[in-house]
Amino acid sequence: MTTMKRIAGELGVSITTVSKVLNNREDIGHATRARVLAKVAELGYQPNAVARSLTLRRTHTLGIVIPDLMHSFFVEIVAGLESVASARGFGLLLCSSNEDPAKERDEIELLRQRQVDGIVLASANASGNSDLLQRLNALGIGLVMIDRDDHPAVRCDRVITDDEEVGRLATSHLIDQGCRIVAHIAGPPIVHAKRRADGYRAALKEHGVRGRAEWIARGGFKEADGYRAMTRLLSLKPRVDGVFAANDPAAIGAMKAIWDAGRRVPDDVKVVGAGDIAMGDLLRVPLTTVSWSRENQGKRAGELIFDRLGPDAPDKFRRVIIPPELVVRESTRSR
Amino acid sequence: MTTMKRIAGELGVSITTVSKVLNNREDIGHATRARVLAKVAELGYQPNAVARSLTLRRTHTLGIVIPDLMHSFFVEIVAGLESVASARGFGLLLCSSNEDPAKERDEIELLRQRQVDGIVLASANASGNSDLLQRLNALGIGLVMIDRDDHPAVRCDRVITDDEEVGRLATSHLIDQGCRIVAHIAGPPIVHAKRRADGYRAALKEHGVRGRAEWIARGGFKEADGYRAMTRLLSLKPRVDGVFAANDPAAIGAMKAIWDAGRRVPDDVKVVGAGDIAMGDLLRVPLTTVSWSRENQGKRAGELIFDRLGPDAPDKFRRVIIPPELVVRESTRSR
DNA sequence: TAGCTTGCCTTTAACGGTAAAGGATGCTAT
DNA sequence: ATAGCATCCTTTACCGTTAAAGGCAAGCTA
Repeated sequence: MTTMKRIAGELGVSITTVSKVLNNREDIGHATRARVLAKVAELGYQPNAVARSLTLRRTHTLGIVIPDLMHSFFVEIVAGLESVASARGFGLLLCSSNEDPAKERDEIELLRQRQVDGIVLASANASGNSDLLQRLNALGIGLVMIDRDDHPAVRCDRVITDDEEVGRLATSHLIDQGCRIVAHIAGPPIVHAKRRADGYRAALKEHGVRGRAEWIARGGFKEADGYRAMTRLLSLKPRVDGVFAANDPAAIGAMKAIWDAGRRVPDDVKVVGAGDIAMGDLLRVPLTTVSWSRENQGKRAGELIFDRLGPDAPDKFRRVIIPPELVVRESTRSR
Repeated sequence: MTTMKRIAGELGVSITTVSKVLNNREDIGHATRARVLAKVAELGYQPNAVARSLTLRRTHTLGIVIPDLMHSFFVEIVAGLESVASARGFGLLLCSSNEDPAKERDEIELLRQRQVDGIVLASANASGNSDLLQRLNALGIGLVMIDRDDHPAVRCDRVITDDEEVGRLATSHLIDQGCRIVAHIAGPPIVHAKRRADGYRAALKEHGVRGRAEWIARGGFKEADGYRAMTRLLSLKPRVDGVFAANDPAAIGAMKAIWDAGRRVPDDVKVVGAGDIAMGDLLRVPLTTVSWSRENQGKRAGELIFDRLGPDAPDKFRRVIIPPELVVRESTRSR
């Protein structure tokens, strides 16, 4: 291994001198500097980042904890974060919690022990770990939570999506396409899903379109949930001609239910999802959806952390809201 | 920050004593051990992994370099590696090279500077970086290459897929399903693709089925490549009734070409792909494909590294071959 | 010509931990 | 008594780097 010690030894200078050359300090003479640089090149010296981290108390590494690597959703966030981290010469420690709060805890501890400079938490987990998270602050470790608007006790930056706007965009679009009996397949009882339902109701109101309680079907985030909910909605009179499902898998389930009932998408019923799962446009009937850039979420999360690591760290914690946008496809085409 | 120094100070013992307790050494008295552990719990001490790495010369961290985070293929490898790494308390530094050899080089240097214990390279890049890779060995950094059978100069463990078997399985299946004019949409001129073509030819021979040069269409790995190649194949007489495309995107392109030509899958032409891209079964006609477990690839890669890090490291470098298997879906159903 | 600057390099200490060798104490065996 | 030994803890050194303070000679000032 080539260390600064070896370079210093071979040149007969002190280790500090070598260090100064490599850090571009001004108080090293022209000749010495050149000799050191030549030796550095000759031996192919590479600094030891571990030792560096120890003295500088900065590892130039970020950590990210996601619930599931198999879900493209989170991977895209990782990709966004990776790009900003890498651009700044930061490494990225990746942890997957497998939706398990206990493992999430372990992962956070691992990141903390490794002295990462910041942690991005893209967790879907219930709280429980807020004590841990709070301590990060005191340790000078930046924390950004993605899509978590709860944990109010944890003071940190956040990147969130505007779920109400998601519901509003989807519903308005259905109305614009001529739907008048617009139903909603609600998600599970979590904030995300509730806000989307709020947006649905708001849009109906704004457009002066009638809404009825029975047009909101309790569903879930899975395909089967969407199928069941839609099956119930299809039995209603007057006939539902537009559905906004709380997410894409549910919307896909809804479409299947519609077909199984012998009806057509979009001719008889128009369908909008949310979340834009990968390949959503390879479906039998490509699905209109409301989506937002997850890569951007990751990027913004990284930027928030870097702001906090820099010299002029903001004193307040910020909330970055990623605007959703409508992706129109076949499932809402009007004749 | 709570350090061993602080614990030692508050208890009036030496730092070494604390260290020994935490490392379960035998030469610490019962009473002292208890006092130390109590203080550790009281102050919520967590060891500083950076300092630990510096003395132990082990970071308990693996690095992985992949070409593209947006491709589920590589993400699954990452997931496999993450699971074994995490199970052993290892961290995982994730790097994406964006298919750029220069960036790949940078990423490898980053990992090396950070003193990772091992690197998994799931690269699609042309060589060029073999000098760098070779030096890793000397530094005691384990290296595993995934799906790279070239770089023969680089001595390291490898995890590879049996591409010839991929071609053989796909082609045999088409023949079993009754196809007699079996075409192949070849990939780009890289080893992978060539071996798959070899397997295609071998299977034809083994089954005594006729093959003709014009039934091998030069294509590529993208959907558009498959579309173009298939368009050409469709003009041949006698009519092609089965196609093995070098990978799934090309197969999807081929299916689109078939439909655009007014023909049906699988009734008129059966199609097999390779690689099993995520959501492959959500297609209009679910695609039969030959696939292998990428998660397993990642896992095996991790195991190879851990073997090498352990006390009884194998003296030879190993090649682990992941066997492919056929995933039968709609696109090759026979009446 | 003593004293001050300036330029250039070195010494020392520190980051937080581990390993190896070195005491001090009390007990056992002769 | 006393060497020998086990037990338990401390001292010292080191991992590879940076920061702060220190030293020294040459040149300049008064």
